[in-house]
Amino acid sequence: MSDPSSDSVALDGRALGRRGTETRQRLLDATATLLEDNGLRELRVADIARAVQVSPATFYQYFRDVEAAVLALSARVGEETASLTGLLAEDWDGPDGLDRARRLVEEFIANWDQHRAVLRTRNLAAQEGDDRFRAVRNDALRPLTEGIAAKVAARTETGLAPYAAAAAMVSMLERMAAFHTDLTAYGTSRAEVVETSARILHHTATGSTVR
Amino acid sequence: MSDPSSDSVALDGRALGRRGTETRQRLLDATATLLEDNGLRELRVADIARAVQVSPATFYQYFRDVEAAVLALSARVGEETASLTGLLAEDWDGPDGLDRARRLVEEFIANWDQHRAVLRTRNLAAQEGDDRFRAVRNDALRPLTEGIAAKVAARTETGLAPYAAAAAMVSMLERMAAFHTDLTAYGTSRAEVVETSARILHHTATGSTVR
DNA sequence: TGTACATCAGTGAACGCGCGTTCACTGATGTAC
DNA sequence: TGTACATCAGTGAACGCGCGTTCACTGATGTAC
Repeated sequence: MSDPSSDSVALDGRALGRRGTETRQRLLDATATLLEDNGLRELRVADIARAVQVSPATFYQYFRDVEAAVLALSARVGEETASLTGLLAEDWDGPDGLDRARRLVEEFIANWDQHRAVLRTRNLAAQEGDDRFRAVRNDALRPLTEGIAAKVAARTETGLAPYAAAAAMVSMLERMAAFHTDLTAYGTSRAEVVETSARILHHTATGSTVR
Repeated sequence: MSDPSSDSVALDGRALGRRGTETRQRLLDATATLLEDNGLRELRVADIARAVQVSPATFYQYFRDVEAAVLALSARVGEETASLTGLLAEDWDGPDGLDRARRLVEEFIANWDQHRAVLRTRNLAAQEGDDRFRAVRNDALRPLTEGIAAKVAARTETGLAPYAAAAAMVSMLERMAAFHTDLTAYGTSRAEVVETSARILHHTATGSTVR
């Protein structure tokens, strides 16, 4: 019943007070910043502690190791992603459908832009087979995937497996979000990326084509 | 003019003979294997040398550091990926179009399955902004992207930017390839993943829908 | 075929460094009465 | 309002470890004649 990743208990069992919660938070923030600059490979407990001007020993009161801190960050960011789902509850078949798809794409990419380093690290760890990171990623993307899958399922005779199609769309979004800056180097504007992704997503979800 | 990543010259300028070429190869193979097992974070020069039963000093005759070895691996694998392009030279509008798209998807995923660790590491490094890895990734995916873009460009009045659409499709493929094992855990078979991706790709590239 | 020389190939051993981790401890905070 | 006690919070200092990296060196291979 006790959640080891809970925010309210230190690793040695103490309850966290105001001060402790703040310190934990500062450690997480520093972890995120260092992750942006250097990547997981160069992320050291010693560096994080230094950045917060705290003894390395303090770090170990809150996290077992660096990965645990990154995992906590991932969970926090994941909640934001999951909250994008609102736009999927609406109807996409009507005249505003494409517009709603566009807003979803827009927000999804913005979310990535804000948490680039954490999200890419989460995905790498998940790909490497770490089950905790896999779970956090799945939790974040599940609402999106299921929302899209529901729309695909409402189409008829498509030859598409709803869940696979939804996963394909989420895959596309994730990767476009991760690499869209690369595309601008090849003469493709960000607006085009959004518009094109939105159209592919909208068509796959509804079957309709907007000229 | 001298290519620092050339396969035929050691870092100290010596030309590589038969024996040296073999040793270099064994170091690369060991790097790939260790990458599978542990990921880049735990990949040490010392481990690689140990695996090949060679002094750490030997490693430094061929590679400046671990990343250089992974980069060389990435370049090797990238050539394989680029060679998938044959299927794009053919016509996709005819009755065999969907089948050709399917084969492309199939081979792309198979390629990933074979070189999972290297490809994911390459992509991470590229995302982290390492230009050498970015170049290697772009070189590998460019033929694919351009082939698809050409097909999209042949469509009319789609609202799709050809290059962006092609990038979206390649994005989808890469991510599906990276995570398809996750999907089977949710009741989606590999065949469905291939079929669905192929259909989305085929439709985006040609505009036609196959029932 | 043999020998000498050039250069390719690989290593032993050492150095320093900085990190991970722990422990017994001190200081800060909060609250019961 | 004040005091005593519980527990929250943070640290200094130390340890060992294993890695990265280098250098001067020995041994292996190949080839010119």
